[in-house]
Amino acid sequence: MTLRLYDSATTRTEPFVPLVDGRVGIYHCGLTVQGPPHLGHIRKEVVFDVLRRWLTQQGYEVTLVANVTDIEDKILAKGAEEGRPWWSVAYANERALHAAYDVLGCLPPTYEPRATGHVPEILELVATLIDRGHAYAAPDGSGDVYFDVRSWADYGELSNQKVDDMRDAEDADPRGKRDPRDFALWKGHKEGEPETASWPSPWGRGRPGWHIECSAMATKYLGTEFDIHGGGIDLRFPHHENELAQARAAGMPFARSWMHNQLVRIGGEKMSKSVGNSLLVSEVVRRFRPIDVRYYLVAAHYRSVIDYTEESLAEAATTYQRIEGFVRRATEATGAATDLVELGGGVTPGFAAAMDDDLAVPTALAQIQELVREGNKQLAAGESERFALVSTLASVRRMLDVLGLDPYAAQWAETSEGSGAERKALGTLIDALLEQRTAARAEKDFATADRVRDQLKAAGVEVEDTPAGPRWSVGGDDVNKGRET
RNA sequence: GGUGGAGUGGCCGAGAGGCGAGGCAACGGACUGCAAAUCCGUGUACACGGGUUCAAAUCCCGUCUCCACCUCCA
Repeated sequence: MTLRLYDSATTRTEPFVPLVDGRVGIYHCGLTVQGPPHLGHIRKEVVFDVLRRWLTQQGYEVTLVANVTDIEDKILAKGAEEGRPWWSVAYANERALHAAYDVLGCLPPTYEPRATGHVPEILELVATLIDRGHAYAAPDGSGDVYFDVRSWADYGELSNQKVDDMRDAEDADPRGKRDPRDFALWKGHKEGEPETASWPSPWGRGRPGWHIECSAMATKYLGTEFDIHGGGIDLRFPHHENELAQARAAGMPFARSWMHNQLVRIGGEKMSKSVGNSLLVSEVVRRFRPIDVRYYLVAAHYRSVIDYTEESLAEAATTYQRIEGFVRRATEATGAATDLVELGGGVTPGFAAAMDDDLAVPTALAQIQELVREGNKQLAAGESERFALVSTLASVRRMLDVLGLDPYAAQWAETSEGSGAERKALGTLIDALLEQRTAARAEKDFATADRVRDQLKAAGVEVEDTPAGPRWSVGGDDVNKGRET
């Protein structure tokens, strides 16, 4: 069984063959830190987190590089608008991005280079492009340097477009350009822009263009040729097209395959800062448990649009809680280890086949669901099936872990359970109430028993009676779902 | 104008020539003091119109609708 991935450059699903056996280099566009991340941004992180986890699970050594573009027009504009330094805007949003990674259980990238930290590499690349005749300094004295689109015959290879078919950019400033499609590699410093947003260069003080930093940083950390380049589908053109053109025109083979995730839509439109319909990660996780949000983002195939509604997120949460409920009950019933390494277990062949088929997570989840049903039967069967149950549990958890959805994984503990001391105090109180209820039930005083259960429910504590006695849980669902915005 | 993608049951969401993925909701049943959780059962869906085929959601032709991108969006 070998992994096959859809390559958006060839628009075909192709077998994945790493450049170096056993290793994978992945670069994906992190964020242009002009604002805090919304659900759409973080979907991309989750998608590549799942890819990375699956490759790791399959024994690859993965190097994941995600950039932070921390210098760019909108960041400067925002700094000016808010009357604070542009770099504080960029940094605040970078921290918000990291918080979003953490809260949704994304493993940190292997490295996260910033554009402003790579000006020398960028300048070197610009110089190479000029030397090779694919870039030119604008003759208007602006200090801008442009990529010469007409000089690179393969321009358009990634997005399958011909330069002559492209609509002329109406918003582009044509000053000094040989062709309206030429794009800036280096932007001369302009009057009124902060001095801190400029660096010396052979063409005068200035700052990097938007696409060049990715070409420079990807090849610096992953080599001139690497396995996978990813990002949101909206970056395919022009950003990735331009990255590719710059790198190849400079003599580097660059990415061997391209993966683009689909976008999150809301009300039929792309979620976007510019459209003004963004739902920030920080807002969503106040109303839904982070692990439920992650499930929602993971559950759709990465190349399918997610049309966000509160209802569909709530439904995803219910679905996940069914799986989670099995994991918790099975663990309690068997006394199995919560530590995944200790527990052992492996993914099922069906799950592996689904993941290998261009990360067919929906199919993979169906495998988990079927195993959960099997496990629930084993749970109901009692002692005779304990051995099988542990095996089922281990397998389910291993598969959930590939998706970053193992409920016992360390990162979820704090967000869903509160502090240890609080939890202990709560547990003691609940247990005391449940003892009263159990006593009442023994005397067939069901009115009292039900009153206790109703009180607990009103406090957000769900009580279930099992053959082994009452079981309670603080449903993140009930605590968080449906709370007013 | 160019490029890429989508339309599936009440809802979410896979699949890509032939046995109805999976989940949510609903209904019936089992279990329960009642619940909850769980299990069992219940569905003849693939935008529209043609065509190919023994067989089409899946292939072909046409049509409609929607989305993304076309130079600083994940």
